[in-house]
Amino acid sequence: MFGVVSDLISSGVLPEDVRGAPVEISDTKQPEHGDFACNFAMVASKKAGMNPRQLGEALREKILAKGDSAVREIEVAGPGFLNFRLHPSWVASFVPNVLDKGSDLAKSQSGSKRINVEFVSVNPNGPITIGSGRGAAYGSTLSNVLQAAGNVVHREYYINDGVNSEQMRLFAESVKAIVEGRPVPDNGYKGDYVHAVAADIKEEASSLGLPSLTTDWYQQKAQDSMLQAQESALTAFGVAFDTWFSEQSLHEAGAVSVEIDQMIESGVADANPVRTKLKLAKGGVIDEVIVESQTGDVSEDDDDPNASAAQVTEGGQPTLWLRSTKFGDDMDRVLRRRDGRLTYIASDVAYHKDKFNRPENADKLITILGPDHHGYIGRLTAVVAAMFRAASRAEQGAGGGVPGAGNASELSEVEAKIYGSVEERDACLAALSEAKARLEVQIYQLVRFMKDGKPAPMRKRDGNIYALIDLIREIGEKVAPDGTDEEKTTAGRDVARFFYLMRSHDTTFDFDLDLAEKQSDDNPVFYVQYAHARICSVLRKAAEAGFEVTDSADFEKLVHERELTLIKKVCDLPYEVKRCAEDYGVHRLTTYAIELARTYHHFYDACRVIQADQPELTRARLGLCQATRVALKGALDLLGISAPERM
RNA sequence: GCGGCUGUAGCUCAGUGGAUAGAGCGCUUCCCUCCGGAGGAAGAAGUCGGGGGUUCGAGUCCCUUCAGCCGCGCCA
Repeated sequence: MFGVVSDLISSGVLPEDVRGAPVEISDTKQPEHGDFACNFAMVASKKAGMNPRQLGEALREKILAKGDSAVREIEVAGPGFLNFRLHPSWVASFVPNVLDKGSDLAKSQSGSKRINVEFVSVNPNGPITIGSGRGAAYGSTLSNVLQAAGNVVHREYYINDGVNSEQMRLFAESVKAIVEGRPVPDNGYKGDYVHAVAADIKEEASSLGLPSLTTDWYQQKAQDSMLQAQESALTAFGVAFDTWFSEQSLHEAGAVSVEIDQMIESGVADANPVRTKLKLAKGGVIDEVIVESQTGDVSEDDDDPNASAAQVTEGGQPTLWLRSTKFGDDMDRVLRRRDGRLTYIASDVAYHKDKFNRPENADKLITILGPDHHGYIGRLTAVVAAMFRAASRAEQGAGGGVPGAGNASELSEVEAKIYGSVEERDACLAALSEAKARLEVQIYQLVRFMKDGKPAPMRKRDGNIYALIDLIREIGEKVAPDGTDEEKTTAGRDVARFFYLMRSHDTTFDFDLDLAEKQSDDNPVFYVQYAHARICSVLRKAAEAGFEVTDSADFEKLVHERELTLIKKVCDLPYEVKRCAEDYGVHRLTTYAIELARTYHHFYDACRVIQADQPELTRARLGLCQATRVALKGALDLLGISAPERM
């Protein structure tokens, strides 16, 4: 196509202008539009100074004159589409290619980055919930897809085990109370799983002597126990991590205090008793800069007098602020509280530095967070930007900014309040743009679980949490009632993953438990898996009849419309994967799997595979069956769903 | 107030700026001498929330408006 356009330009039929017009070849929706369509004539008609159909005619003749073996026919249709019809033999020649590639079919070399994908990362004070299940399914599949697209992928789980965390403290105290036979504190953790954790460590506690054990000891033990439960639930769900990274290890290694010193030194953090807040108008435009004084009573307009009283009485040292408003955040954030304890943001700075600076040296970080964290994007980006800013300051010495940033524009009134100087502004904005380029935060949206047509509660009144492992077990029990425990887990995992991945991660959706628990054709998971099992059955049957699958059959025998449609669908897999890797929309793989299964069923219905009196046709169709199996299994593998040979 | 998500067939939802907007469920019919019927074929069903704009062309991109769900701590 490019060649043809280029020829026409050289020969003076088309003006030079046309060279810039994009050439797009797309799949057609309707068979009468041929196999592929090209819209070039319409896109370029203005520049060419010809009407689209005229231009299309010219292109058509030129292409046909080239005598490409793939093209059988071209017609100019509609407003100016070029509809290409391909030779069936050319289409059929892809079958042996697919057979050669085998399990590599889904792979491509479109990406070449080193990517760190962090996902799930829930606190070690509770089980993986069905809400986090979406992040687990999404993160693991996205990782698979990015890897298939040619990237080196590192899967990571961040353990929020900072000893200063209030939540972890409370969790430890709750467990301690249970072990000691006392009632748990009013605001403590009360679910069954807390008792399970207590039971898990009780023996060791008793042997060490209860009175000697501190809350610290309980925190460590309770957390270990919980982590183990989380890991086993994730394993059952088909999710594995390369690294389980401990927040506390950063504190112990002194990395956090190093970062804090560096931030103070470079001026992105300080203890001035003010807090900058930005009032934003539509579109993120800064409307007003508010600098609040933080001296004396922290009284703001707080409705809760106890809370502010507590803050005042605990006051020991001035609050340390991260001036995150310099990096696009809408308010400054606390790094170190009045009582001296560090916030999670402090460790996040050190954590992100670590991710970038490890030997494996990630080019890009992807962090997958739940819907309750979307306000965290700005904060996290600011944290990384501050980290870059502090690091560049440290390297270049004091005054190191970005020399020759080229932006000599003066400070606006708003900028003056935030940055104070042109140099500071430019350096901070440069750091921010680097942070945006290298950190990508993906938020998945809320899942609502529907049972009997009504929303199922995520958290029960007795303090129990609807855990992912329970979801897997419940579905497995319904869908594989006669299976072994392992079969039930696999079935539950397959169904749950498929359902989580059916919709874009970026959109809220209802998880239909009633449908998920149906062991019938209504359930899309089984529809897809059944297609795979059916192919395997045909292949078994063929083997019994003495047929072998080879890549040297006479594939030109494949001329039926449904055979050709199936071949094209099979060949789509690597392109689907590539697209998913580009826009992270991995839900398309479930749609693809359903469509591929359907296309196979169509073929199966119209084209009998095993026919003793037509051995050549049989061998060709067996090859196509095997190719379909390769694509189906390829898609299911990426989704983390099993491809059963029998059902 | 600010931000995120959503609005497409009776229901649940697909949909790469392309031609007559597609599936599944449900509804009305039909196909088992059969390699697995957990399958297939046909039909009815739509002002793509409303209004502007961008362009050869908009469900898709931009603006605006209406409706719904969710989130905005010195918790993580």
